[in-house]
Amino acid sequence: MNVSLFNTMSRSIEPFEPISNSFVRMYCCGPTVYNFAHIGNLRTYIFEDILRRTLDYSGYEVKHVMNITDVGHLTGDNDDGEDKMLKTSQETGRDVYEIARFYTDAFFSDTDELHILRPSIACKATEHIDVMIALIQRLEKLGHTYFAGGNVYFSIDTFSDYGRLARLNLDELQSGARIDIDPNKRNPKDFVLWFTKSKFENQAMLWDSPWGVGYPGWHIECSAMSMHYLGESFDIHCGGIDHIGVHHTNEIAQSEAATGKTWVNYWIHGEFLVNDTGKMSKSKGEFLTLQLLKEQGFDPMDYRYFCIGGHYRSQLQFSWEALQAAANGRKNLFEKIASLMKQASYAHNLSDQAKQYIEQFETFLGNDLNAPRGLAVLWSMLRDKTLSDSEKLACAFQMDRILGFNLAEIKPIVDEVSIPQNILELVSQRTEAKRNKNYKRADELRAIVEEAGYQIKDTPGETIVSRRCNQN
RNA sequence: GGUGCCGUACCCAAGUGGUAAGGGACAGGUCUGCAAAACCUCUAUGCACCGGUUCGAAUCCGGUCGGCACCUCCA
Repeated sequence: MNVSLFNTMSRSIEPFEPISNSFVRMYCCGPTVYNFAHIGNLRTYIFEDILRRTLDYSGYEVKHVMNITDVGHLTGDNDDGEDKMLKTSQETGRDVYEIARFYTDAFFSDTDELHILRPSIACKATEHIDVMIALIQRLEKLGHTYFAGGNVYFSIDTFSDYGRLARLNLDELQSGARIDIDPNKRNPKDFVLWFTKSKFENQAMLWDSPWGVGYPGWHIECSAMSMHYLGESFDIHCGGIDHIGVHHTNEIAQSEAATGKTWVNYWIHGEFLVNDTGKMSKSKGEFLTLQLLKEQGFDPMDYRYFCIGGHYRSQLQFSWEALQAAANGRKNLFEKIASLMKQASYAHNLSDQAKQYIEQFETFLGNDLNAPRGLAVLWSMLRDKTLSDSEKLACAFQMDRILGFNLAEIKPIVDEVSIPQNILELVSQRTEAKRNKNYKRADELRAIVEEAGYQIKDTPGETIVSRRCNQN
């Protein structure tokens, strides 16, 4: 299977060719663990998971590295920003490391529930301060830095290619249009590599460095850790679309200034989840979490299905109505698979027709991860009358290696054991009434059962009771 | 102020020159004592609007209106 990906650097879809033949080195920007991930954040990790699985499926061995940003970052280069880790710490009275651990665990709990494969390496910023310092020293030796006002800055004017990823026009860019410019900077786009000044007393996260006690700047961790684990040049770097202009632009500058080599070959960015008020943002205060979706009766797979229904480079419009539509679709899919599992065995040899569906699926996914089309192929395949049930199952399981619903784990039989005894009693009374053709009584009993939240289905053989709700 | 993206049915959404994928919802049908489920069928002569290029445009070009994002930590 061939894979092509939209590379932000070239703004075009390029055939994917890793540096090493069958080995892919991929770095994904991870979470800042001062709060829960919201569903917009999670959308990006789902897209990255589809990418990861597509590469796995295509036969590549993928080394997937993700950072955990457990260092607090200021909201600006000036000293008037706020450190979010510290802020959360002060608000809750908990130790910053404890907070980081808590939200890291929460993050992986969410991603596990969404069937997002864990990275090969998840590296914490606080455990790689020495690697960051070494990189800053390297930049310093090469003359890319200056020291001013207590901070070490990267000088973008020493790096000729600055802004290529974002296609920044430095002459026309109005830095400081929305924020005051740090007076220590020689160029408004310069950024801090190492802070030694902080207005915060009780700054909990401080490390010794050649420039004094302090903490690293925002961008250095990704450069330092990615090169530490993946080498000075690697294949893929992904993240949210918001990172193009600043974070990734600065990462490229400091990485390539240090090594003199192309750092990353493919830049892949995921678009935002938006709702009627615009993008979801932690700083806006209120935001939706996976936990909240679950409390509303949704299954994590409903959200995965919802995300897969849209292309990763398009904004996705969230609404409860849209999520409910996805939940219905996902439930129908799972029930379809469950019924196939009940009747069919797993086919090992696929017919030509079945193979065609697989090929279509692979073509779509290989073409810049067109997962919505992949999902459409899955549905067409399931509704194709010329395929046997066992072939359908085999096809679905194969596609699921990328879609990641874990279809093989669906339980073929609805949870009859969890139906309370009194409900089962009512159902058997109704069956008895039906046998006596007392339909009035039977309908009354059904109404009672439905009132209690259960659903009755009469099949030719037996009467099936199941929970009546929008979750599986 | 600068830059980029988008506007497709009731909802979500795919589709970048060859005659509108898919899912959900709705409606009809088969089945059923009736339901439910399942299965089948149906839903945009039209893709924000106006003009242009072309044999042919949702797709390319120009303009208008509307929405979103980035330029501040944020996926």
